[in-house]
Amino acid sequence: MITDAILKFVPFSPDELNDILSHFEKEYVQKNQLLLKEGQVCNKLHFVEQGIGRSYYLKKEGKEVTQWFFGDGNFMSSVDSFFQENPSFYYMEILEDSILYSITKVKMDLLLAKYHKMEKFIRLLSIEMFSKIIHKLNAVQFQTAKERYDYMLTEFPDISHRVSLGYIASYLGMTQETLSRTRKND
Amino acid sequence: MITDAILKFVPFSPDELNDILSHFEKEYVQKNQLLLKEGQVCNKLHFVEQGIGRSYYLKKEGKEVTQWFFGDGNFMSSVDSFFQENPSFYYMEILEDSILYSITKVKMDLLLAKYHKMEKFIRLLSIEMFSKIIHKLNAVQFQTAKERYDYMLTEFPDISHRVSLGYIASYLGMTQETLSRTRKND
DNA sequence: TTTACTTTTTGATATAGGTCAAAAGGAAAC
DNA sequence: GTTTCCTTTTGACCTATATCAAAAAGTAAA
Repeated sequence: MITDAILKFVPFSPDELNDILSHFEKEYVQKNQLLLKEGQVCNKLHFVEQGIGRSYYLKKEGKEVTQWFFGDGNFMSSVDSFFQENPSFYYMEILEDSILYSITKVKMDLLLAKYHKMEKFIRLLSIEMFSKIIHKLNAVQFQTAKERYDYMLTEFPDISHRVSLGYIASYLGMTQETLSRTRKND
Repeated sequence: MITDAILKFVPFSPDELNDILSHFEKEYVQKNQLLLKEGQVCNKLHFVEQGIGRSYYLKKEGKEVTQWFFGDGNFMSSVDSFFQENPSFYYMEILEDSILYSITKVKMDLLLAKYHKMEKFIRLLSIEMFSKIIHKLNAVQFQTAKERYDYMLTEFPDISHRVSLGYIASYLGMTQETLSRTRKND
């Protein structure tokens, strides 16, 4: 599955692909485990082979705000922390027992330097994430609670029923109560 | 100035840099001119040597919503349209008489294929934009009108006084009236 | 310097969604 | 099958911001 996720962007040869995959490590991570805390520099990029993760941050009052969900078949990381080596603004958490393929920053840098095509792959991946974030921004900034929930259903069709209401509500920028009421009236 | 903006990310040699710059074209664009309409595929990436641009879209009711401002020293494009060759969701407009350096998609692809470091440059540029968008998202999603305006002042210190109130208000996801009142009470 | 046009401010009122509190429903633990 | 704990729903009330409308200020054109 990670193979498809990579080849979708760039046609690596079988040899190249094997080399790349050999830099990833398979990890079994349990529910509720933190991959990263706020303030740490994120030194791994993960691929969610199976499971769900999320990134979130804490508001001053201590409330958690979900920033993104990462379902099966997606790369998961605190992207700007990973690539720019800044302290992460986010926590990264696994929400279901999951299988990940993870690569360290050091190994990623080796691959980026070794393969021109690897740079291209990461460029295209970054641009795809960029698109998705913009899509969310437009949904969240100008739409009603109902429309925001509809956006959620299309962006994360599978995830919407696997994570708790509170996480989704904060992802969409509304309270749990509002989401509950919104859902009820269809 | 475009030189600095490129070297900031990747240390190209003088020869490489000259080659790259030779693919850009200097353009003088007048106030209120559109660089791109919604639905078109964006086939240019611009660098704002001097001036201001913005991207915006129309809501169903026809209201303009500013999506981003591009001030001096920044690259300007409907990024996902340019790189993924999708129809753009946005209009791109110049707000002041401006000087741009522009490169076509075809030429950009040549450079990306020719130089490994060019891929790296665009990757880093993409990630930087990604970071900025996330920053906006956090500001817009959970902050009060006052806090959003403060975010604007830090993200675009120079621009805040050069563009009309209505553009800024829609950028921040509030009405013009609210922004006017917010500004007044400091 | 008057006229016309655009942008910003001010005022009055309406509303979506927030807040606080408690009840109901589910899932796991004993 | 209770008990405990956590999540979701419901209810009553409140507030920030939207909306609608008009006045004021600013800018450009004649």
